[in-house]
Amino acid sequence: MLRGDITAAIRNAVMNELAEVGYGRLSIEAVARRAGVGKTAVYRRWSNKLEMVLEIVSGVAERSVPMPDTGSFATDLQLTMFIVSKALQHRIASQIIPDLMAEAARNPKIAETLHRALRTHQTAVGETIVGQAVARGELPKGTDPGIAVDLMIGPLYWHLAVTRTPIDEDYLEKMANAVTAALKAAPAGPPAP
Amino acid sequence: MLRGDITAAIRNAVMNELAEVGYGRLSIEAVARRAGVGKTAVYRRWSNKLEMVLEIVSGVAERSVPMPDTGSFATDLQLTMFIVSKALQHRIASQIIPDLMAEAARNPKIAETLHRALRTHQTAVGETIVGQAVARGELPKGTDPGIAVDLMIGPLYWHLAVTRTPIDEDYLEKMANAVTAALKAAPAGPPAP
DNA sequence: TGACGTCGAAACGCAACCGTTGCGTCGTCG
DNA sequence: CGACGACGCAACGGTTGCGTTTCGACGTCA
Repeated sequence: MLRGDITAAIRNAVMNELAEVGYGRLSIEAVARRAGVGKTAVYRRWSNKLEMVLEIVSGVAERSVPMPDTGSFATDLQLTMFIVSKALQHRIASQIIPDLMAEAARNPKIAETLHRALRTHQTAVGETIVGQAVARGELPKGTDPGIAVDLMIGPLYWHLAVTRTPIDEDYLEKMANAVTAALKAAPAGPPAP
Repeated sequence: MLRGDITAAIRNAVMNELAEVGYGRLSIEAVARRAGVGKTAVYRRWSNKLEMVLEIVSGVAERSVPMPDTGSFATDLQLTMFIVSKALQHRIASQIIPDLMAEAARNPKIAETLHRALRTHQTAVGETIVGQAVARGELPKGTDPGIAVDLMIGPLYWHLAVTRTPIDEDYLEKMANAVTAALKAAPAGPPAP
């Protein structure tokens, strides 16, 4: 039962509608309209706007992120930042992600789903890379993985999702170098002048 | 004409409503209800939801940010990060800012207003601090102000507005040290092993 | 061939909000 | 005192979306 092509059309419509109008203004009527489908077909699959969005979005988010292990922290880092920057510049993702982030601030279910996706698929990558680098002796032993992740992802997210200006290879390289330098100096006190 | 206390009540209601339900679901009826005011009073002041929100929000954002000049980049930086972190942990601001950021991605007027506020009141601070530090010789001459701002604000924004876990003094100090180290090493190529 | 279940379309009653209007009250200015 | 204007309140007609229901068409399996 439940034709697969129709389910796919709805999933697709939800993602696009989400990107265009955001979660707050997303309506099931509009989704059905966009998918070329009756409302009946939607309600037969999900009972809620919330349930529908969560299921579809986390389905997409589950598509795994490659875990780099090139043998060098610098290249691991640059590769990771490259992947994240690609994701954050994706036409649909770049609209949906900040929107759901904001929505998560007031809807616990969204927060939970989003943070799980984030943790398993982004933060974990960062923590692994840092762990490998520490094991290799490239980073000091006490390196704080939390700060490391913030340093790796924060500037990218800020630049791409907030100020929304595109970045080039040069930017990525400079930033990766800066982050590497930051982490190598991390556990020390105030840097010597 | 136009009683000031009522205008203030509406402004206040808009900020709170914005924090609770977000721009997308904000309704003028709810604002008036919350302010204890007739819809008439609202429409007499602004003609649009958009116009109203923009005027009120940019009014709030205009409250200027202090420009630190302590004579040392490290303290300037830490002070700035402290201020930004306070702002991003404010109950209302922490809800409204990400919401409007997301909304800006699809509404050019919001984007314009928000980016102007951002540029004049945050980015400018960062660029000034970096400029001073370069003039003092604390940072290398070619230091890229754009990257510097991303490094200073990005991790804070990511941590506070996205992952939404609180931070302490220790975190701030570690992060400030890391950022300083990053910027001192910035214009160089791949760091020596 | 017939039974079953999904499909699109359309309509249902209900609720919320839009932006506007008319009404009667109240405070202020002249 | 009288005119004026902002105020609240309530109602307007119109739109949009909710979640449900009914209908006939179609496809699939037995």
